[in-house]
Amino acid sequence: MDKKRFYITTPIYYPSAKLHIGHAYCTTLTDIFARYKRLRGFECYFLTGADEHGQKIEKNAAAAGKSPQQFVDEIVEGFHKLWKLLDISNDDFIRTTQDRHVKVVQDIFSKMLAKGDIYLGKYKGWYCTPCESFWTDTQVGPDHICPDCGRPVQVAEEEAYFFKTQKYVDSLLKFYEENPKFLTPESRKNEMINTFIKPGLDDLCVSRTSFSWGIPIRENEKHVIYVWLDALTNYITALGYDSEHPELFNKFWQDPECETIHILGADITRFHAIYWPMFLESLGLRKPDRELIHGLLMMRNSKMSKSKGNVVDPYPLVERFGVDAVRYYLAREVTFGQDGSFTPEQFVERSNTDLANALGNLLNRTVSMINKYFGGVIPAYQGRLNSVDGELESVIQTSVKQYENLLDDLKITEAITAAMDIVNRANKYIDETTPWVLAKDPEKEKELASVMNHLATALFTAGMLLKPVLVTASDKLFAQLGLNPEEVSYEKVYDVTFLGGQTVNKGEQLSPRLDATIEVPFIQYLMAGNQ
RNA sequence: CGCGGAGUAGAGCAGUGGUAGCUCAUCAGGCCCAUAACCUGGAGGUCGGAGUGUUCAAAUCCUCCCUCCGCAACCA
Repeated sequence: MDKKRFYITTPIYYPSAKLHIGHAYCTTLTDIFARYKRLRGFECYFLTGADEHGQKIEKNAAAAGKSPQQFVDEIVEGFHKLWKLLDISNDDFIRTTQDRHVKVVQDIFSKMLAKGDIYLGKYKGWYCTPCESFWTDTQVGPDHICPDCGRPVQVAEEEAYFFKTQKYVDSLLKFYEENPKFLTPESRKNEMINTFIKPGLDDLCVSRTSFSWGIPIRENEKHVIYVWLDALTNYITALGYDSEHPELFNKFWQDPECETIHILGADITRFHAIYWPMFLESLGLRKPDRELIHGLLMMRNSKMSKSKGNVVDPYPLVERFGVDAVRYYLAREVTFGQDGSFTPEQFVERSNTDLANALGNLLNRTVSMINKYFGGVIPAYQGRLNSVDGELESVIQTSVKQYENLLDDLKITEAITAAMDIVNRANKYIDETTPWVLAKDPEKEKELASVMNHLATALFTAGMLLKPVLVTASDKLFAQLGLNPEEVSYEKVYDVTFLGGQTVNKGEQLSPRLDATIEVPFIQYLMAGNQ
């Protein structure tokens, strides 16, 4: 929290097919961090995008009878739609086919080549002649069969450029040591060292000649730049590195006052944790401050696959249940850093328990009582009339503090729990104070007023803490409390006395209860591949 | 010995040294402001197994074993 600016990214996703809920998970988490930082007054830049080159795109496009560009244009259109639907607040969207990226990547390649960090060598692999594809040892399996067509493969070689990893291994290890927070969870660092670095890191293949849908190498037009040198560099090309307009790059990458964070899934850890710092060092650039590695979402305890009927398309899910329910589920249900699973039952349960029963119902009953007992006007703060008032206030204050500490440390699941503690305590507070009893005794009016004021404050605070997650419900909550969502400031969470005087507006239910007997089968139907 | 993760109440999960927790389900009670919601309490776990391992103290650290899962150079 000591830096002023904040740069946060998702990986750029591969548009060979539609996005699934795993992509939505990653992007939603990133969006929540970005929104939180903005709420806290940081100048924040949030980047996502698409990694559009490669053989798979080339082949899928051909199979669809389209040009690769046409093919990715259509799929990327779907990315934009999904992010809009999920209310993702990215500041930019980079596509690796854009000029601003292509040119700079070519420059980067030239620089590394000139510096001697890239050299021309031979790539050896298993080659399937009919498919015109190279495969790795593990892809072909013990029987040496093409994973695509099932025919036998042959050992083959092609000319390729390689990045000299050995040159940077020592300084990478030193970097890990000097920056213990670079990789989260920390276990990932050990994994990188033990699995990849210790056994001896091979040089990284950074070009291919076996397909052409990629960024051509200026020095040798037969070659296109291969995956990671093309993909990882998006994080800086999007900011205008090496361009005529490097302002954003200077501000959000090179400036030590800016904290730079990559969010990524466990499956691409090594590229981000090993090669990316090496590339940056080769270019003489700063390395990112942190990389947050989240777990992968499994579907019913096995990896997503359509044949198993367990893929979830987030789009219809959001359309039916709303952006808040989906965002909340993703951020709350899966412990950050662990693999998680999506099940329809859990989704419905989480939405009902937390959003409908706890938060939505608390708002509903509070607003109803303020209407009934005080003509719709929230009574002014009355002080702490008794120990129960004091207890609620102290839960609010400690929850705010916990929430901030947790989110500053990017612990999202626990931070949400801290916010919900306020809601749960407030529900209990109603039972303890029994406002409907107080209302019958005119002498208890002040106590009743205090109860209503405290409840409104609890709701406001919880709503503010949850605002990065519940992007629409939080504003609805503020509006029901008679506040203008445009005008409420985060700083008010520290003040338990400021509410009072405004007129509540009882609106629609914040979050309706879902009927599991209807919604669970509905989600299952979606997961079976139906729309 | 490829690497890693997981095994905690009927189900799903938190919990990295200090009296076993949460959600759902279940049982009993309360309340009636509210979205059949809310509040209280009960029952239900020898925390995968083993160890005459470490420690004043272990779900948590150590050793071995069993089971499941993921990754293994373009699935976040």
